[in-house]
Amino acid sequence: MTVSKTAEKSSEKPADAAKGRKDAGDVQTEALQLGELSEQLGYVLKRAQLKVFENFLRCMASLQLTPAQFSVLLLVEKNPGRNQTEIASTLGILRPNFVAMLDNLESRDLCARIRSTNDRRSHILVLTDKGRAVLARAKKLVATKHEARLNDLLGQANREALIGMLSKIANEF
Amino acid sequence: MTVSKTAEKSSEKPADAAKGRKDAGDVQTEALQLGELSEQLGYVLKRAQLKVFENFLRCMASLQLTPAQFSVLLLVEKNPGRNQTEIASTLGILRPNFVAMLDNLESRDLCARIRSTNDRRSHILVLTDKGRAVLARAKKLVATKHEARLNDLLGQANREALIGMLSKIANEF
DNA sequence: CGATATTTGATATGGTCCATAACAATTATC
DNA sequence: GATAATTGTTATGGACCATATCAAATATCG
Repeated sequence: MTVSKTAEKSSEKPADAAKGRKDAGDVQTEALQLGELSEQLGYVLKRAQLKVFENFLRCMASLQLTPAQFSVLLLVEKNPGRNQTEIASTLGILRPNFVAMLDNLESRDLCARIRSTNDRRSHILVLTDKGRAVLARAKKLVATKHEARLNDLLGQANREALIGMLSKIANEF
Repeated sequence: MTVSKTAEKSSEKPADAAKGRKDAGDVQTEALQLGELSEQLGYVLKRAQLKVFENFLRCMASLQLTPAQFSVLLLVEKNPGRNQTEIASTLGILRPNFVAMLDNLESRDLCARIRSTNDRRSHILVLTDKGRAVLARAKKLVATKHEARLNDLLGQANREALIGMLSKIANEF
């Protein structure tokens, strides 16, 4: 699988490598054959994921939100009153790695940690007003730019089918 | 998005967090609501990708091949006579990062670098006999364990549709 | 009650992967 | 033949992931 992130920055999209070769008219200088690779689920899954994240970042450039940060804001909004451990583990983030992430969001005044009165060990997470506003704008950008793009490419029905299959894999594989 | 790799190692699968809470019979202690997150393409794509890679690694445990290594062997087999730059860029691997990867495969006698006689700067990549043998076994494992699992889950037709859509995203998004 | 174990957020640390700059050797270009 | 470009490589830094460990707070249980 393998696919890095800036392969296209190097001015040649993957699978159109082999540009600068001694073109003494020899036919051998052609694009490589992907072969069975293009049927490998993992390979195409990873490539698609990178493309989608890349597009997401472009759509969110004005708000400076990464996919991970967006998911945190979404989850905190949907689940008020939960603590760091609960939010992090639901997203598959390990608690130690969640600390810096929250530090970032909190420093930008998008969310806040509140000491719980019931259990003074835990920090309840909430969105700030600014956090709610930014999230609302983020959702609109995702809907109008990101998801719309996917609908153009696959069609509404296929898009839903795709998400359904991916969910099934994520949950049952 | 976000999803780390060993979230399940911590004995609670994502989306079933919130186990150890003060269960004084209060209903509030429930699994979190994913909400719109479960409809986010990037989120579900990333989760599915992690699961697939994880399963791939388990299937390949006996051969100690990562998805990336498998893709390199596949591509070298399909495209004999190509150099490092061509193989790496086709896979979206940056040349500097490909060096250590090849060092590994070469140290295990799975492939070899050969100085090109035409262009003494470049290293032609070839599979060794052992490399071909290992790759053949790897393909069988992938087919009988990895892909078979996916067919059981989605069905043959859906599996092909899924790969088609992911390819489209990877290439045209 | 009080000793012990557990949980929570946090720090420190190491690994892996990704990305950029720079270099020597070789080849292309003009 | 001087200059530019390419190839493989090294060095380096960043992002992300994972583990161990800690203090504070809480839970558990004798």
